[in-house]
Amino acid sequence: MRTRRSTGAPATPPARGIDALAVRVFGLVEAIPRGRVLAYGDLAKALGVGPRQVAKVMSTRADDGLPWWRVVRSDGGCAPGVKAEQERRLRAEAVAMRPGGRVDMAKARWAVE
DNA sequence: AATTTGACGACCG
DNA sequence: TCGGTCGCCAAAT
Repeated sequence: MRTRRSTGAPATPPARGIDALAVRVFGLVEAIPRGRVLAYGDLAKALGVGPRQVAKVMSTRADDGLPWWRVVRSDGGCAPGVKAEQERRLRAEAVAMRPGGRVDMAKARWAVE
């Protein structure tokens, strides 16, 4: 019985917000050309959500074939935790870098369609 | 139900 | 150029 509550809907639907948003975020991220980058804020603006929501989606990174390293902070900095790996991959794509290990956003930033 | 948190961003000194 | 503060917005405690 359990009263009405687990009648048909799976008890825990994390699918709401992040999940739906994730599809849109990943779609844009996959569209970023090699050698280019986008900021969390760029994606957020394009999707009409807060930059932190985009960051949260990226942190889950459920998609493997996703070029997550092409998403950096607006100041060209990389995310903590994957910073080393990200910088390595960006260099491998000849992304414009500035002294200090930060991406040169003025040159590498991609115009979202 | 209130508070804190977070792969962020814009401002300020 | 660098570091500290405030604002955002939804999810987690």
